[in-house]
Amino acid sequence: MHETERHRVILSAVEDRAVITVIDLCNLTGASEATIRRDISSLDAQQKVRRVRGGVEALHPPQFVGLAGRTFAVNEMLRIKEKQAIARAAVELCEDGDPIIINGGTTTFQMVHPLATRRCQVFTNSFPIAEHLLKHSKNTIMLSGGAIYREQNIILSPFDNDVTRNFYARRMFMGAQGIGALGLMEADPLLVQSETKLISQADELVVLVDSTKFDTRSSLILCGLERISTLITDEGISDKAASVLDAADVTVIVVQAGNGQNEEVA
Amino acid sequence: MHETERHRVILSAVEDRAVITVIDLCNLTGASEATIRRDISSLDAQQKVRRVRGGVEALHPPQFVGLAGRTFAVNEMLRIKEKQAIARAAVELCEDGDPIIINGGTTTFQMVHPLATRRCQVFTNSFPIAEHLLKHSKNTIMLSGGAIYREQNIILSPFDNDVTRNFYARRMFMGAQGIGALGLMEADPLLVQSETKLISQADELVVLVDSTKFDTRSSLILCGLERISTLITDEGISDKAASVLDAADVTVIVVQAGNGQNEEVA
DNA sequence: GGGTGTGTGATCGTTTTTGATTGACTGAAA
DNA sequence: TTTCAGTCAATCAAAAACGATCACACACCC
Repeated sequence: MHETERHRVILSAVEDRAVITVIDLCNLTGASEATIRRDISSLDAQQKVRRVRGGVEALHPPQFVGLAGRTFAVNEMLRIKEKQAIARAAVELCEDGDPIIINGGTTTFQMVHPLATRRCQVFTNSFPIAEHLLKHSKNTIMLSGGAIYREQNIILSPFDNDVTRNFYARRMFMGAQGIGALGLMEADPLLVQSETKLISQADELVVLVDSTKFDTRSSLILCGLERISTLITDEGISDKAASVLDAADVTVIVVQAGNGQNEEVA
Repeated sequence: MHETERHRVILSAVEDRAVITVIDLCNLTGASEATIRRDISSLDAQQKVRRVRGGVEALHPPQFVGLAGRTFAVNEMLRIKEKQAIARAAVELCEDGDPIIINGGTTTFQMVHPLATRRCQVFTNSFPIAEHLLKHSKNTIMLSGGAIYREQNIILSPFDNDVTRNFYARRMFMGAQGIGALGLMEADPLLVQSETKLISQADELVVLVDSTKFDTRSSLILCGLERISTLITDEGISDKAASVLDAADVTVIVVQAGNGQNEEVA
């Protein structure tokens, strides 16, 4: 990744969260600490960000992110390293021009940073994802219509015949509350409704879950494992979970939270 | 591939993606690195792109659009006082709980500030309006689905059977490029398409136009004056324009830019 | 045909950027 | 206080990108 490209990603990331560490930026860009530090020095000299110990800080931190972002923001900080690494691997599956669906969620939200330098056709039901991509990228953005649910941070229409049905993508990316032999699980009926609408609109279903999700059970089954084409997770995945996924013919990509190297399993 | 052809490809590529590397351009055009570098030098000298190490950068990278929808044309920020007074009068027509439609535009955008303390059901096709209300108010927000058009700052679906058709409001608020005896006029076909979809979804049509719009002619007629229920404008309105509106049975509200007092005419 | 000019690709030396290493510094805990 | 982990700046070698140069190919004109 080149200097200009890195600078864009850094600005994108620091806009999203008021502060971000050097290490996080290394994971995000795949560059070394030294390079990131040099980038930070440069951006700081340009008055684009403020340098702080450990990383960078936004020059103008977002004033107040209403109650809309609160639950999102708290969720976002958990296992952020893993989520970023997983999201980065997800974006690496995409090529410029690809039509993709990104379902709302904290893991999928991390895709916006590596997407900053891409030019895909992104369909999403997430207002924050659309907002960020609109401001920090040149991707084509399509939004599902409907009411904005502040708590879940998604847009959902009660009607079936909306624009959602007319967008067909190569891949759909989504997170989940939990995953097990029974399939993908969610806790919120609203999310299930939203995801069910989208899930049939793509060739491949790519699921982004950190390894803790394999231990999580939830009440609502969204779809079976056989619907999943690819699953991206971190090293914490157990052999047992891996074998279950393998039996269901799911391609599993295991990312290492520390560096950018991934390991693919049949 | 010839020089001019390559230049076109390079400009197209760099417009799509904010940055692109020399190597990428080599693959794209089939030319050698040396040739691409020469092309870049030439385009940079022509101020068509900015040269950066490793490749090229678009001259105008995706702006960091602030909350106020900074991509609105600069000249639209003129007459801001009048627009604010007009928008304030428009919001005064609304009561908590009212379902309303706010069409995208620089005048209607000014409604977001007085709406901050309201709790209406707002349907809009404007991303900046939705963004601001989501963050700074407790209104219920519904969004039309479709692609986000960056230049016009609206969301528009090419399909007719989207969520738009299922929302029916008491009032629809909209601006216009110009207004005359023939009716409301717009310059952008995309806006016409978007507004036409919404215009039939409300009981009353409320038009927000500062008085300069009465002198403006434009190419596309959106609807006749008889469709307008209420028009809000500033003191600059001429007697002639007022009589035309009166003849079409339009309720005219004249606001004073300086203070909050309005004057209503039959 | 030969001469001319432009555009192109390859090569080579130079400059810039990058990643790893080292040692110094900071802040917190033992 | 010492210890320790994290952060940072400086340094250096490798890699990448660059600019200059030269040779070849092609079109054009005489």
